[in-house]
Amino acid sequence: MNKHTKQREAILRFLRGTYSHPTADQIYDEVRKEIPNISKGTVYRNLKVLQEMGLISELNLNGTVSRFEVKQESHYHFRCEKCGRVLDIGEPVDKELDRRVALRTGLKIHHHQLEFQGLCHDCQHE
Amino acid sequence: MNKHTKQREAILRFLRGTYSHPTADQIYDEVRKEIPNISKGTVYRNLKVLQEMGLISELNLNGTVSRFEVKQESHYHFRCEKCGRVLDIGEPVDKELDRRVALRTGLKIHHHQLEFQGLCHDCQHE
DNA sequence: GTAGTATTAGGATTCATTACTAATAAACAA
DNA sequence: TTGTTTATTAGTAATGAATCCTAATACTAC
Repeated sequence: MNKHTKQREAILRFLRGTYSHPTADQIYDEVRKEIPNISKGTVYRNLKVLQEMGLISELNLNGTVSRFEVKQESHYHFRCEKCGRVLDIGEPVDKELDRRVALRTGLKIHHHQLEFQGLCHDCQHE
Repeated sequence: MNKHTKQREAILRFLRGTYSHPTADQIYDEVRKEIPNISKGTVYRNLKVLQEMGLISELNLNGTVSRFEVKQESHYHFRCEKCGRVLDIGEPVDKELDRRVALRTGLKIHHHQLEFQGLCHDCQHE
């Protein structure tokens, strides 16, 4: 059974209050303001536990370290090639695409992930 | 200027002869059959150089180590959740999607990557 | 051939992530 | 409240992919 600890709670609370898709390190830095002696291992372990609980999900975008967000409906992401910022994209997920490719290839397709790349609003104007 | 070395040539030749999307380690193991004392650093460096030359491209699929393939037109990939196998998918890349999302969001979209996940032919039947 | 320079092998280093362990703190029952 | 059980923690060691470093080597052009 899972126990309720202030470390786990602080990590989840931080994720629920941000849209920034932080890395484990960024979460560590943030939560340390509240619990100064929390260890990085604790952050990693709790990120794993929270995933298993279905409360958050891990994001592995092209060649970058893992990022985390609160669990949402399936959606696409955008990553700025200049500043690295990650944004959620509202475009609806194309489930039909999975069916079409499955039919054409004979593969069993469970889902797909899509990542847009380009320049965010800030990085376009400079 | 780039020099022509048997190490670089062997790496490129192997990639040109496979559809397996190998990792750096797999490339290392393979090329070592031909050049037993090649070092892993040499493999990594040449993979980088070959990318800069535009001959190969790096593949970073969800939370796995880098894989490599000969440069092709933009296309989608499939990764088997059971055996890890990676396949190219013939489905045409939807450039219109980039335009639509750019228009809707104001982001500058250069391209997108898409990865299907599921079970390959072999892993469906067991 | 000689000179100039990119490349190599091999080992050291980095960095994200995981594993390990003794100490601690939830949870729960007596 | 106290004791017991067990998940969790802090801190540190270990792993593994990828990069960096350096003296020795091998391309390439002249």
